[in-house]
Amino acid sequence: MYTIGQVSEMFGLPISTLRYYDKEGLFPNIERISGIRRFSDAEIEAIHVIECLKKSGMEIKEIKQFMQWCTEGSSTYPLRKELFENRRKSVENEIEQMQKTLDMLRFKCWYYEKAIKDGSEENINAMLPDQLPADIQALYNHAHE
Amino acid sequence: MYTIGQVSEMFGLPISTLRYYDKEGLFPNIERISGIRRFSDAEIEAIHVIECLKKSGMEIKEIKQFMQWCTEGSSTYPLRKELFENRRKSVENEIEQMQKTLDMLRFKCWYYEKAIKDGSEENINAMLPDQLPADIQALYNHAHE
DNA sequence: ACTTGACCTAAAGTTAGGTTCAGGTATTAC
DNA sequence: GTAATACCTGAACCTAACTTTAGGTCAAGT
Repeated sequence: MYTIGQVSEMFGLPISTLRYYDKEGLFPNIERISGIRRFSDAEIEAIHVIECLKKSGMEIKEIKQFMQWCTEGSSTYPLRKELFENRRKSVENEIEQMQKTLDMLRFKCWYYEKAIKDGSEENINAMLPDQLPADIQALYNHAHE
Repeated sequence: MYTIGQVSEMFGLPISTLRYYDKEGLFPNIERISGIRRFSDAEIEAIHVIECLKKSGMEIKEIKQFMQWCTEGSSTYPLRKELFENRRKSVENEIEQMQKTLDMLRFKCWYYEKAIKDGSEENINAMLPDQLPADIQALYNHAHE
């Protein structure tokens, strides 16, 4: 069992954020002793899940819905499973998008390295859009798809 | 040369967003004919870069700074190169974080699949935190690092 | 002439996800 | 007994990145 201050330390989250999450209904079963929140292992795991779902792009309201399902027993297992499967697909997709972004950044790193060597962008721009060295062309194409 | 409406179509960005970018200084050299914006190839490539830098987590103000450097000639090549190298590192890092998120999601997919089969979470919770099947344990550990 | 459609501006409004503030309680340390 | 700490609340505030609104220009078609 932990106080809000201890949990704040554990996760590096401000106390105000934890209280905000509670206010938004993300800890529906949290225990209180004379008004003071006691975070149990269930809430600790909930915070891991909250962080995960947030990074996956979910909004607080939707996360609240999930936490609600968790209090409703085994009948909501299929709903919860579906939620995680959708999130998984969404994150897999997002990682693919990030790879495109990364290829654009790698292309631009090459671009400016060469521009510095050449003293100008002229040579490079003469190679655009399809006369770049093969490996760089692949980055450029991927980024501009 | 394109009108704002054509560019909006090309990128799937609202016209209001393009005007907002212009107001924020993201197209420092855009041509206007009797008040109407003409987007040249330079602005088209700028939008590709803006999208990329936004996805990399940069703020509009910082992107404006970069666009400013682009108008200042070859003396700013090193600054621009450094910016892209920092962005590349940052995105590489972010992708690693996303892999952790993904492993949590994969773990939870397994969790609910098994909970549905078993009819309850009891069996699973008895395996936590370190008696899970090896492949699942790896996901769990990665996600809870 | 007049209506339609695509463009323009400045300024106000919106949203999510917090953060800060003002004022209060409860426990422990001296 | 009083002072420091750690907790509490509701309400106001904040920020980035847009979006909407209200009012206006201008060219082409009928």
